[in-house]
Amino acid sequence: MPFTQRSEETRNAILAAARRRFADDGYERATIRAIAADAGIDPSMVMRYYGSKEGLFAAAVDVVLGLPDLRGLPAGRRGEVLVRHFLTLWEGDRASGVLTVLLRSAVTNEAAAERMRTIFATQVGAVIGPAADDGPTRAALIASQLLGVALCRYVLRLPEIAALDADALVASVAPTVQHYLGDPLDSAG
Amino acid sequence: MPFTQRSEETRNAILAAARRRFADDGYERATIRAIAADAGIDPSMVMRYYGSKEGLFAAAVDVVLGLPDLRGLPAGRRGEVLVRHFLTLWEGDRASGVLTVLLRSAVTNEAAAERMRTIFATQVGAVIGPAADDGPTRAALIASQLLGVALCRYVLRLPEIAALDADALVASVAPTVQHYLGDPLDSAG
DNA sequence: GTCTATAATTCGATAGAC
DNA sequence: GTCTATCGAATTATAGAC
Repeated sequence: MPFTQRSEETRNAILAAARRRFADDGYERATIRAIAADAGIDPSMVMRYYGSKEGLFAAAVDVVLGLPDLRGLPAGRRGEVLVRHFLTLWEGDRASGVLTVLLRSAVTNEAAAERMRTIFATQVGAVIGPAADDGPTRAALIASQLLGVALCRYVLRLPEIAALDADALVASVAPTVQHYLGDPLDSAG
Repeated sequence: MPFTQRSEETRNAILAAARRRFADDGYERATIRAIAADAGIDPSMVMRYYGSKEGLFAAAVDVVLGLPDLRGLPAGRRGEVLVRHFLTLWEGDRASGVLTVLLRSAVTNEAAAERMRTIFATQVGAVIGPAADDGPTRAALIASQLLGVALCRYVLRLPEIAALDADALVASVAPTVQHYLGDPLDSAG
């Protein structure tokens, strides 16, 4: 173990505070001073542990989506499962705020954008399995709808999207994802 | 006319430079100094004309979407028309960059987010016409897909979405919008 | 109407005591 | 391992000459 227990606690406190600040204020506005104050330690400790603001950011957004493998599921339910899992990830994100950090900063920070591209290319591309030539395109269309929902619901807080309960949102968006997976759709809404 | 011709030109040069900088760098990173340099004038002129950085930003994102009225169209083609118009707006945005500014800064700036909410609530809500109780929800779902596309294509530059030509993108996304408008879908892709 | 000069902050990062 | 003190740079915004 390269760190003492005390320093490990401090590192975690810094990371938690950093995610909140980066999520609430964005990369530029979030200051090391404010993060350190939230964590109850000195600003210089942040530099000591993470070297720079960029290093701290990279550590804060180091996350894996953990999407479910859809290949074992009935073809007709994959859209619903994928959307529900995605929404559950975001609903549970309030504690850490990692996803919000990532999306929010990917918009103004090229390094974060690259990380976002990689995550969705590998994660979403993988869960839909080896497909035809247009597999990557289908995965990207799914990403566009899911990211659009996350953007409207958790970042822009568009009232009509933010007010929907998770079940209703899943019911509304799942057919679209199912459609991008290759299926025609039958029900409106 | 409250402004001389010379000052009018300067104001326009400032606005054009501001939109580029805000779009490229985001609100926080875009500096008045850089904007003034791009416009070929002194930084103090920006303050003189727009009072503050926030005032300049408000002027830069003062835009109307100008979406088409769908009510006169055949019901089955509304999705396609709406998506194509939306994409055309964004493709033509390179000159001014207003839309990119708005989306990019709405993610980290609450004032811009409020403006974005208002624009989509009034514009998108209006073009789909007076509908049933779930009209606003449908409009918001459409917004989530359209904004998701704009996010992936013009901001995150997700390769599979950014590489598609406009026609292919319209063909892929129009069925989803048509679906949110109330229609079932028949074709995959 | 345009510019120079600068005030007043604030930030990331460093040096070093304990 | 934690903190004090501070440097150097960059920013918004202001005051005033021309």
